[in-house]
Amino acid sequence: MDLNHYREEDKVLLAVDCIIFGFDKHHLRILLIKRNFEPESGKWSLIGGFMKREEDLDQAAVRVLEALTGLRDIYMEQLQAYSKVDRDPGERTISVAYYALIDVDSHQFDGPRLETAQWFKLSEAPDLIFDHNDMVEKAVARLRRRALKRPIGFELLPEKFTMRQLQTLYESILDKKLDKRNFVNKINSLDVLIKLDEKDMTVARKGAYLYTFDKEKYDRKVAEEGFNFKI
Amino acid sequence: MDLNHYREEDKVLLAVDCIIFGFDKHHLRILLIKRNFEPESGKWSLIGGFMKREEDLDQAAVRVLEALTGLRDIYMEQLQAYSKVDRDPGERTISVAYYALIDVDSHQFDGPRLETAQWFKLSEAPDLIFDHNDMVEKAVARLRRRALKRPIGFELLPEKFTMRQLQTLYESILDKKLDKRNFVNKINSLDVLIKLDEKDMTVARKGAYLYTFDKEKYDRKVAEEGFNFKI
DNA sequence: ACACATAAGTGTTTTTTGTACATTTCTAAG
DNA sequence: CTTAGAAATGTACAAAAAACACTTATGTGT
Repeated sequence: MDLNHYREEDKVLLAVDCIIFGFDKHHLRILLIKRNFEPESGKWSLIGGFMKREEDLDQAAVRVLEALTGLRDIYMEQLQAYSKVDRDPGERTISVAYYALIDVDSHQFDGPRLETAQWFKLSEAPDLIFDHNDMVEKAVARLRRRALKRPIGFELLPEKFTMRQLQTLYESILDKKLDKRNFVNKINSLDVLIKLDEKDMTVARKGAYLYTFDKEKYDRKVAEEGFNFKI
Repeated sequence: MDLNHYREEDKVLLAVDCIIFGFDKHHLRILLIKRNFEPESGKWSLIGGFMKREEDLDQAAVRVLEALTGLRDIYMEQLQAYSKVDRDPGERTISVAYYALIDVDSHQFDGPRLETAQWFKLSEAPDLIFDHNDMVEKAVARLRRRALKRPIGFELLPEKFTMRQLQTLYESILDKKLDKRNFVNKINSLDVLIKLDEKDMTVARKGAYLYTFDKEKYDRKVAEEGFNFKI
């Protein structure tokens, strides 16, 4: 913030682009949309839109996501701004990337452009327009760092889940195999899961116990500033 | 990026604000400037200015910093965008925060507004305008996280420095005392410093060995993805 | 009804990393 | 030549991470 007068001629368009990560019990996925307008019509892109004068960027991200997919009450977090002069061939546009984590199966699309939005496995995602590939790469790095600091899963898993699913989630995020016993020991030592009496009988003859997050305990621990989740 | 037409009415002013951290061999400091224009004239603020149409945000940050302080060739990194609707009472402005690390003693100010820029101890910094306090808080958190991941010091220390100075730097960043022997052991185990034959005789009768970073080794190690600098 | 296939569930040992801690060395100054 | 003051240095203990393999439960198929 400086310069003695606020000049009209240097105003620019501000957009938000959302990297929506999803987990479907097997794979980490990303939500993309096929553009049906120029420029770059027909190509895949992140979900995005322009910020309006009367809202801030966080609000714009929430609004845009709901408008295009029907997804609501999704927690989103800002990544960073992308501002290369020629990033959008249509007009000078600065875009601020947001990312979010959701459980694929418990969120239904019903946005107006539903037919064009699609979940891709992260490893099989198509090439994206503009600098969206960079945004995704950055978001993946952030997700990875974050997964090592806190037990994610609140957002990416359904209410009830098996230990195996949580491990698979971590394996997809970190893109490496983890040892089952060490993983379970680590998770249990964190003491933020509740083991239910219920079993998921679809995954094995024996069945697998279901767990939920103990949100209260979790919040208390985060507040007490003690979480290190190195796996 | 969406919507079928790029609308004129939703353009906004884009600013950059720079959190410049400095180290003067004793304290971690932050560079602030006294505003001499409205709004909020006379109050302290971060160094900032507007992005121009023909540059990107990174370039704007570099330009603004040099224009106001004469500081050049400073590596800066984007933090995030601040976009509250009423954050700047003058006009709707979105600001993107940048932060940088420099060695206070080896950088001279000679910008046109030199007289108004001033280094503050981080702990004694005055209240800042707008949302600049938030920006600083966020930048400190980032600096702290970063210090735990990589040996900073390249940027915050002079070419040659003593082990004690490096430790003091870490102590100011992390805001806690560290054990001298453990610190030295840790640093040495990283194997990225070169111990010179030279001593700094000003710090003790005995003198203290000077070190430099072995940038090549450092870069190689970072590339090989192996650094964890928990202290 | 019994054997089989399949994934779940579970502990211990070894290795690595972090932490706590005290004495000796060097040299300029008096 | 004594002294003051910061630099330099290593070891033992504790905690955390990593490596590692067998048993259990139950639905399915014969």
